[in-house]
Amino acid sequence: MGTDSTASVVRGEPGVVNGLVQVSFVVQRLLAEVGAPHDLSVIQVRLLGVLRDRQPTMAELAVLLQLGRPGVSGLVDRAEERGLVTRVGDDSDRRSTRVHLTDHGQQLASAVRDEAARRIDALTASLPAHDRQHLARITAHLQRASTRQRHSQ
Amino acid sequence: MGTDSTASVVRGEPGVVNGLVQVSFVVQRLLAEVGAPHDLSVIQVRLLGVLRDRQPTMAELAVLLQLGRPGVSGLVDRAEERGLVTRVGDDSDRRSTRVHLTDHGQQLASAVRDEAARRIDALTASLPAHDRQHLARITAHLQRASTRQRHSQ
DNA sequence: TATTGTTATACTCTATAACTATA
DNA sequence: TATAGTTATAGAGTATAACAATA
Repeated sequence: MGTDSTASVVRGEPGVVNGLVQVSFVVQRLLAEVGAPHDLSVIQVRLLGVLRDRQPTMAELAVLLQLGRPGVSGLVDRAEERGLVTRVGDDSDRRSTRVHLTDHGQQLASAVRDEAARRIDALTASLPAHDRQHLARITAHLQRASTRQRHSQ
Repeated sequence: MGTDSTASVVRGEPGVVNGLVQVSFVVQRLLAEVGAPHDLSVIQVRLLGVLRDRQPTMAELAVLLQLGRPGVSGLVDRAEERGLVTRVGDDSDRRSTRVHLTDHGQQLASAVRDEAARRIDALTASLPAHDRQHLARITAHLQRASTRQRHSQ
């Protein structure tokens, strides 16, 4: 098929492409399943994860979550209605609003993070320790490559 | 922090957990960026990918895409309105409808797939060939582990 | 003027329940 | 009765444009 002749010019290791795509769907589904019992979508799980060690402004959240600002407003609205986060005015710039986890939000964020870690560890449990270490190095490399591409385009 | 004491009991290699989660977001964003110029969401990209070598019924699509049947109806509706797919009645069971790519859909599916492959190859280009092969094997292993867990729970 | 955040609007995605047609 | 698919409904997520308040 015409596709393969094109692809063969471009591709290094075909298994890597399909592998990374399929694994990304596996991990996303896992995150959805971890969030679901708590009525959290993947993006809400991600919000809680980001807020565990930061109190960003709405604009910073938009960058961190790769979301438009209206999207962040709605996301934080719904989390605030559930008592997971609070909006705190920034004194140094009165246009800005910082988002904090509440105590309840902290607890939920930790529970979800621990459960996700358990599930992913279960996925990698049958890998030899050597492969897990290798995978940790490779994923770190891919993240750096992604950041580099984003900054250079 | 209390979280770490819990985690240390459970975890093998912490870098793997964060690495897989972050890389899944990188790949999903990449798929969104590849689809966007063609007005395709990630789930629509996935639909085209699934249909490249299959003509499944709506029910089979629901399983393949991990979506409810009403979700599949809407998804196929929108793809059909754009002329990417067609619904074909199944003669052997007249309740069933099979979904086919149109010629235009085939072309778009191939273009999107090639572009995604290029982008992912760019991400892995700076890995030694040895690491890419290793990654291909590990991702295949993770997919099998995921399928196994799904079937045994 | 530029930036922060919100509101308004519209569309896609996703889930549940109710319905029709076929088996 | 059970299954395949659709429609109805509702809510969440995401994008663009217009707006208010602050810088």
